[in-house]
Amino acid sequence: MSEQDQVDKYPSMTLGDNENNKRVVEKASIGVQLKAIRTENKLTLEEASKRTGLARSTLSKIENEQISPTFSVMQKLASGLNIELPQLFTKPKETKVTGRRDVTLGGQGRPHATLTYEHELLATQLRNKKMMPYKSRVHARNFEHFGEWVRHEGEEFLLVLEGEVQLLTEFYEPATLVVGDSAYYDATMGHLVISTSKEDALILWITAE
Amino acid sequence: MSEQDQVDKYPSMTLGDNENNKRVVEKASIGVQLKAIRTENKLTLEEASKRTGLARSTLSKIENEQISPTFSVMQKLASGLNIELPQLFTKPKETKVTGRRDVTLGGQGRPHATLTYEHELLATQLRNKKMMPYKSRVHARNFEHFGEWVRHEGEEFLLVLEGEVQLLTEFYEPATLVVGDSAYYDATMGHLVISTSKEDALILWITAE
DNA sequence: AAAAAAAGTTTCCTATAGGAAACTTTTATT
DNA sequence: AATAAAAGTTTCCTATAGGAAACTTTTTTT
Repeated sequence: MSEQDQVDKYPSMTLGDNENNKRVVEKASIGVQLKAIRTENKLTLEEASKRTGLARSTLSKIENEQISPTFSVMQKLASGLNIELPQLFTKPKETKVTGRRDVTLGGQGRPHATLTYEHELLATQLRNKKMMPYKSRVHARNFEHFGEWVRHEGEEFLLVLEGEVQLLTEFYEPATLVVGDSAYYDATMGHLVISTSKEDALILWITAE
Repeated sequence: MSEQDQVDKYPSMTLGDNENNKRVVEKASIGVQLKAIRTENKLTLEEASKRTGLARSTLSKIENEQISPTFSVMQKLASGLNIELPQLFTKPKETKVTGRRDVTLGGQGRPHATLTYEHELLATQLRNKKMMPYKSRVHARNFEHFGEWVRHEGEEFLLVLEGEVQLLTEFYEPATLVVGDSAYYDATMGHLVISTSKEDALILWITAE
């Protein structure tokens, strides 16, 4: 990897002291969490020890932050106490804000068909591109093609620029996508995008074979 | 995406109709996950070592399941590689089966933050994609990397989602791009995007090799 | 094709996690 | 309040994680 690559994708680290870095790494309180879980379940160290197969002393030390448990110990804790592993270091009330989502579909497939959206091809000056980008305006509530799967070779990525759409696919549940949402799928799997808002939707589409 | 990949990557998709489905869902393991994350981000052990503050050898041993990392090490991995901790042991692809269909919902991506850019990888659940899509927040008027060209294999497409940027390239005149504008170029040519508005800019980027 | 450089693995050693048991503190019982 | 029992902590030792450097493998350059 060249220096330039460093700059683009993985520049030298700016650990923590970067105020623009929104992702704050929480101070590690696996001990506090563990103790909370254990006491909430009214378990003594001895009982917890039996369930997890870990020594009483080990549990005590973990709870008092005297040691940092190994992953294998964390797994024993989770399975023994019947909790999900992340609960050991995640505050229970904490809700994750995911304004924008990223939906990925996987699939298998076959042949092909077409649609009557308004397509605007991008980067038309370049020939033999690896990727084919275009914008599509999807007319509101036009279900003309409902039931006709679109299929073609290659993989496809889409991002919703305006409006709200439903991504229907051959093998998966329909997914509702709003502005900022994206999807990536094997285009040989039957797929179809319809607008579910009152306004037209605008989609960026990119295909690669 | 080869047929083989299909079988490997979407075992739950085959739903019994694929006799070639030899893979049984493997259990989550930190080593495999870590290696996937590192290689997906095109980092060497040395680079990952610098970011996490962990020894190259330690990373190697973790990836090869020779040791079970302590929680404190896991935290260093997460913060150094800018991922959420559970990503280290959660298989990216989470499927839920509803009837005969199978939906894959995406997670939060793997953002990389620096003074200048914040990257959010998209469609991280799928490995061996032809395209690598990600969103980047380009911080306003931060010229930290001015003068250092970015270069890498493949072709690149970008679309401005928010703000206004300048696309600087090695062989062409600088181009000012506003919301909705896009560009397509050979990424081996030196290139660089800087924000020219007072607000941050948001860019959708897609790379294909 | 050989040499050099880079990436990855293994070795060897030190630091620390984890278990058994001794010790201390808390709670229950009289 | 004294005593006993239970719960929790600390000690001490062994097993294993983590780091520095040697070594091997892979990739790049000449």
